Amino acid sequence: MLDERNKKILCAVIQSYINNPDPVGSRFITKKYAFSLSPATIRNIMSDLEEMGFLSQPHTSAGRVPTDKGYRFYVDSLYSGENQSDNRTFVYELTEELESIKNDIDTLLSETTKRLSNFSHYLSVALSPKTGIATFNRIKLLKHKGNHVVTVLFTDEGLIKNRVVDVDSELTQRDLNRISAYLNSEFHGCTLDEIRSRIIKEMAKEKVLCDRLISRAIRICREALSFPYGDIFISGFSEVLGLPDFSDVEKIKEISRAIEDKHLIVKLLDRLSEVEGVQIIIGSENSVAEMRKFSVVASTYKEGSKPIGCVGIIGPTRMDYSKTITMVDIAARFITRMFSGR
Amino acid sequence: MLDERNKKILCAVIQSYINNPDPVGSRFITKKYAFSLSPATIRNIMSDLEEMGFLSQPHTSAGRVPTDKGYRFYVDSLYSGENQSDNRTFVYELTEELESIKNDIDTLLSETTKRLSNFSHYLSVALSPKTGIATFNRIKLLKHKGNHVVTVLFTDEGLIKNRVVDVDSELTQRDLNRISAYLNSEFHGCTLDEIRSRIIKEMAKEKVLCDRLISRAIRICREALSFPYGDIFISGFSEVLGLPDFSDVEKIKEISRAIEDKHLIVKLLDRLSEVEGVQIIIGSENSVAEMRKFSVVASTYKEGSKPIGCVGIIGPTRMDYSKTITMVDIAARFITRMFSGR
DNA sequence: TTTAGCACTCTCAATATCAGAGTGCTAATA
DNA sequence: TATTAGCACTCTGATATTGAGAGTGCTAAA
Repeated sequence: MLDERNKKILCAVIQSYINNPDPVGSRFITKKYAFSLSPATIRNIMSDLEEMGFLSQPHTSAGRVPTDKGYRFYVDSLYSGENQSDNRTFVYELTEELESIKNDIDTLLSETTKRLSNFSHYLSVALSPKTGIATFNRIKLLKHKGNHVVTVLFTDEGLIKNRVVDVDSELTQRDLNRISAYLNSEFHGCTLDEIRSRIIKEMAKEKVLCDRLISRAIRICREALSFPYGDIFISGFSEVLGLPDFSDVEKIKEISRAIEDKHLIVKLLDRLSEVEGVQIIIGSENSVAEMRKFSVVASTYKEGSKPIGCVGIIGPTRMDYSKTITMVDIAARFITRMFSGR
Repeated sequence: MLDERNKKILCAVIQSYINNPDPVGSRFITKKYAFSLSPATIRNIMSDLEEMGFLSQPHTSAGRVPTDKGYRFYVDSLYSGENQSDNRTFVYELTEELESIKNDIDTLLSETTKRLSNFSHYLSVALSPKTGIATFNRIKLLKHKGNHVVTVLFTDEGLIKNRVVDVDSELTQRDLNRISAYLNSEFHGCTLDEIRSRIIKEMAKEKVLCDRLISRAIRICREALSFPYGDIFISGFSEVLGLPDFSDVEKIKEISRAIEDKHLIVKLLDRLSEVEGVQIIIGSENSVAEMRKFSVVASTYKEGSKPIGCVGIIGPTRMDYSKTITMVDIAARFITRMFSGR
């Protein structure tokens, strides 16, 4: 449907627009991209491309600007084309930066998003492993001041969460050990979701109400599991403020609104978490209405072969897709590696 | 130096400007605040106040706007004047919101900042207890997958930090118990700063290098202590975007720049942490250059009688000081209470 | 099929105009 | 002496006008 020449010109327009957010004129294309064609010919072609929905004009007699459909074509052609040399300097630099990150999952993800936004100059997000499907490994209860107990929850995936839980009366460490032993034997190998629903059932039972140990154990466990379903890490707001795409207040409010409700991002990334590999959502393709003016590049990270979370970049539709895709891919692979490494 | 009438008019101008960010004219004052004086008289007085540096004109023939000195006078007079009835509805509401917060310090502070920014519509910040002066209570080492150890550090103040630490070879829980027993006896009652410096000294010693247990213990402990000096919690960026004071991009970038470098805020709050009670820094009074266009209201929270951290609000100099001061005070007292309560 | 030429369109920046709001000053007033 | 009415003056901000510049679409020639 699009001959080779038209494709090249479309990509040239888009690339030029990505480099510099001014509507692209026919003369500029002939100069910059040395097709041996006159501006008039380019004009005809661009007019065709507009008719096909790949380009649009902000107004008659301005240059052309890519539509979401145009970006989609461009991104798809990135994959088919000779995947540009990824031995660009930033690949090494980013990899090196990431390698220096150690520590628990939360730190890992928050540091990774920081590096990603630093390198990309876009907003970077990461969703922590879905806690629902994480597998309970064991729980450790430690006595703390007075009636307070510190719970340390381990999952097979390496998720470590601690909470401070109030109990009705002062318990000895011995009591706590008995409680944790009970919980560990009871719930070993279950997913947290399973445990949550089992707790609800258990609490209704006669037996539980009578046995103080069990009822205490159940209550403590419920508290220990009462953390948000998936933490989200966001970084790089100040980066996007520097972009020409966010030079007016309305745009800034828009993106701020898009990330304000973290719930929305969680929902979006959650959906993306189900498919493996890098995914790209361009502008109006997004199912979340608030994000239809932006593009999302995201990829899942895995534990073994199971995708468990998601890392990505949010930026203007006019983003450097090629670079962004590479970065997100590197970050996702890195996180995956860290998971299997420990 | 300022007679009663002038004071009243100055406060009226400032209050009006706080309600509505338009330069205040003489006619408006007579109408709104029913002084039995004509606009002309008010004009004379306002002219005097300008000469004294309390007000300024954006340009000839605009109304007047308070200067930082004006705000300072206003704030000081808030204290001396009959402290307005704090049984305003938001006091109850905020208190109630806060009371619902449970859990460890980090959650406590992050939730408190969220509530504060929600209620104030300004940016809210909190500095976690200075880890340097926190007192080591005990450390717990838990075996994790492979060569990984989870460290759980308790301080007397209730700070709980966990880290994942790599060790050179696989250790049994028994080994770990011995190591933690060593550390607990060695460092009990020391501040973390003391421990850090002692570790550096120890590592150079002959004895340590030879004894595997000790050298391992020291290394693990060093890792366990390698968290940032003071975490900072910031909330409410989207709130300030809604304020008329941030209706142009430059202003937004300014405040974003002010909080971008968290280091600066830490430094500022750190300095504030030394004095007890609510402190107010208005615009140019700030020692941090980047924050001279904003005002800061902050208060310390204490453990026992010792200030250990800080919570505050950052907003435009044109902020509702009275309300803000009350809110910060409530939040600081709440956090203090939570500390002594456990 | 491509291209040169040209009339046309639209934006953006610069400039002019004007109502509105507020001031400062002067002279009258209580 | 302190206050006030009146008035000329100043500055902003919204609106309209203009013209250069960039880019287009169309037509006719190559």
